[in-house]
Parts: sequence; C-alpha cells; structure tokens
Amino acid sequence: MDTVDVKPIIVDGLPFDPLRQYQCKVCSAHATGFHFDAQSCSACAAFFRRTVALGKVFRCQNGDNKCEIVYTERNLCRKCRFDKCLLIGMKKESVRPKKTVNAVRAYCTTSGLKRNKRFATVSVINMAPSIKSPLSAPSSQSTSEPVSESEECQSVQPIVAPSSSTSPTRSVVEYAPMSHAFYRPAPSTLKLLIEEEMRISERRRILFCERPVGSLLGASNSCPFMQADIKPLCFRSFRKSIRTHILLIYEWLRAWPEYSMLGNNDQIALLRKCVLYHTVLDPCFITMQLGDMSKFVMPNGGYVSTREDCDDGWQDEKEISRESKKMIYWPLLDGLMSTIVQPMIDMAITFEEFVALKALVSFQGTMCDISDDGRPIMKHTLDAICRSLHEIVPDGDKKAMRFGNIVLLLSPVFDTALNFVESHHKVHFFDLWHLDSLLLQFLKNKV
DNA sequence: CCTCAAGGTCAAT
DNA sequence: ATTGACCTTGAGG
Repeated sequence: MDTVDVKPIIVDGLPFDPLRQYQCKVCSAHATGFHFDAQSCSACAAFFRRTVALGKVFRCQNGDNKCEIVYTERNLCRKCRFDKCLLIGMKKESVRPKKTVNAVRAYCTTSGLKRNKRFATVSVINMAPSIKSPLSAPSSQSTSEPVSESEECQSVQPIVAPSSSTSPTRSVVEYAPMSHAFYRPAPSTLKLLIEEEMRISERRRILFCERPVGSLLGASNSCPFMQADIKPLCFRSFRKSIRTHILLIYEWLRAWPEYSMLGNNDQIALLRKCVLYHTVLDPCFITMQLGDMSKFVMPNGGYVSTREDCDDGWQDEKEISRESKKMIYWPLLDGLMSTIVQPMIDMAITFEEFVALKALVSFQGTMCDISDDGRPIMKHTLDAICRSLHEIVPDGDKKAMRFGNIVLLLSPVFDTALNFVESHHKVHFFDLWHLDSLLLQFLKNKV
C-alpha cells in the first residue's frame, strides 16, 4: 500500500507538476496510489476503509459540513473528511466486507499458494480452462504435492465442482475462489438487497436532486442525498411524489424472485405493507446517513426540523396549516426519532444491516396477511433474510446482542406504522388535508 | 518475477 | 477508541 511508483504523466510534452500530481486528493499529503478508485494517501485510504467497514456515521464539528481538509488538520472533522473521500471518487463498494473473527488465512489461491507453500492447506491442480484458479481439496486420493499440517491453517469449505469440468477418473472438489471461500460469503439474498437499495438511491438522486448529471448517475453511494441536496419539506410536493415512492417500492418487491411466485392477493398484501413500512424506515435511515439529527429527511429530499424552535418544513401551506401539520405529524416524528433513529445511531447500524432489516420488516410484517399457499414462499424468503442478517453482523462477543438489537427494531417500526395508519384515518375523516388516492387505498385496508 | 491495491496489525496518540 | 505506518496477501502483467 505504501509503495510509490507512479509513472509520470506528460502533458503537452512536459511532465506534469510532480508535487501536485502525487498529492492525496483528500488532504493534499503525498499520495501512495489509487485507493478505492481515487488517488489518495494511505492514511485517508485507511480512514475510508475503517469508516465504511465499521459503518460509522459522523457529524460535522462545525455543523456546516464545509470544513477544509488539509494534511495538518485532516483529523479535525471526520464527517467532512469522509465526505471529501466520497467527493473525490472513493467507492464504498470497493471496501470488502469484514472477515470473520475466526477466519484464518487459507493461502488457497494460485498466487497465495505459490508464495506461501509452507502454509498451504490445499494445492494447485490443473483444471479445465473455463475454471479460474481452481484448487483441489486435500484428499487421500490426491496425487498432488503434500500439504502442510500447520495448525494455523484451516481448510476452506469445499463446494462441489461440476463433474464435467474435470477428469472423470478423479472425484474433484473445487474450492471457491478466495473472495468467496475466505471472506464472509455474500449470500445472494443480501447481494440482491444491496444492489436494489443502491438502485433506489440512484433513482432518488435522479428524481429529486438538482445536480450536474454526472453526479446523479452511477449507483455508487448508498445515501441518495448530500446536505446540499435537501431543502425544507413542502407537503404539497411530497404528496405529488407519493406515487413515485410507491413505484420504487413496487420495483424493490419485483426484484425478489419469490414475488412473482406469490398469488395476486398476496402480492398486493405485500406491496401494501411494504408501502407502509418503507415509508417509516427509509426516512429514518436517510436521516441517520446525513448525520444531522435536527433534520428529518424524507425520501424526496425534503426535511422537517426536529427542533421545536425551528419551523423548517412546518410552515403554513395552502392545503395544510402549520397547526394541522404539527398536530398530525409531530407525534409520529417524535416517536420515529426516539424509537428508531436514535437506536440506529446508537448501534451505528451499517448499510448492509439496514437493507436486511428493511427486508425482514417487510416480510415478517406481512406474514399474517398471506394465504396458506404463499406462506411457505414467504417463510423461505424470511429464513434467507435472517441468515443474511446473521452473516453480516460482525463476529465477536457482542454478535448475538447486535443481531438481537437489530431484530428489536422491528417492534417500533410496526408500532409507528400502526400509528401512521391511525393518524391518516383521522386526517381522512376530519378532512385535514387531501392525501393521494392510491396511498389512501393502501391505508384504508386493514393493517 | 513485478506492481497495485486490498485487508490486518499494533504502537502511538 | 482512533490513527496511520508497516506488513501480508491476491490478482494481474
């Protein structure tokens, strides 16, 4: 990581200013290369890696998210340093999931084996060219070179290779490539969830941000908004955007292969509950990601102030008065902040944990509305989600507690959703303001 | 062989 | 608890 060997760039026949050329784009210290897709020093790279891996959320020391990040003062504001990392193009996805605590290096890839023969627990054999870096399992039948018995090493879990790819005379077990065998396996459920959530963020950016197109495209950031994107909520425009949110939720559901296997009524039940639960959960996580607890940020980038002394987002509108807004939504907001947002911050819930929680809430909360035919499908999905969540919670003494704390968030989400429905029944009954008709249909049904 | 860019470790803070 | 120098590793040339 610290080796410096950057080929000089010739600009117009002259070497580019070398001092500036090798600067870290975050703090202007000496860059050690490209880290997570951006030119930076090793310190900023390590900082970025830790921040992403641990799912940290920071607050700006000055409160304005405008701190200058320079070499001598780069540790003064972690929020602005991290924002700068993202700004210069560091990619969160390039940070790989944290390894399990008990995992021991397996030295099981081709180059690892070549360089570390004495630690090798498996050996290289020739496989069909279609399989990259294939490795054989240590086996009594194996004719390959002997392997070390070092106690430091644990063999990796084998996966059965397609028999057609190997000699028919030898039963061969293929070891998954390093990224799967050694790093925590990324279950397809979790992968799907993360990809889908990133897509939702990208769609929200495109729909609701006023930015140059270049920074809208590319699902590289799990948070749809930056501080500069958000503005005080206008209830009227939020109401106009409700169908867009419902559409995004519908797309999220359709990404599940299991969704198409459900009957029509079950599909509608699931969509109805997802509209409700996502409406509760999504703004909580966006709020946490933006890190300013005085602003509760909705999925269209509008925010309401959570401080009694600030009226942002609460002002009178033609269609709904300040008084009505406060009466209906302040208690809901208060509940959300204390029972969902604050616990999320306290445990520093990661993006991966959040997407698993959201799926858990969606499927668990709908179970009671699903037909007998649909139940096994739902149960199967729920099991997969639980496994994924359990996988991504970091190993250690507190794994069980952390897993438990995440699951405990289900209850306040269900509670708030129930309050949300009750409040909107009142809104509708007393004609306090006109809700979107599609949303009303979802809310009218029993919850 | 080499380089690059990941992750891990641990003394210093 | 966080930082950052230093280390090892895997992939690819």
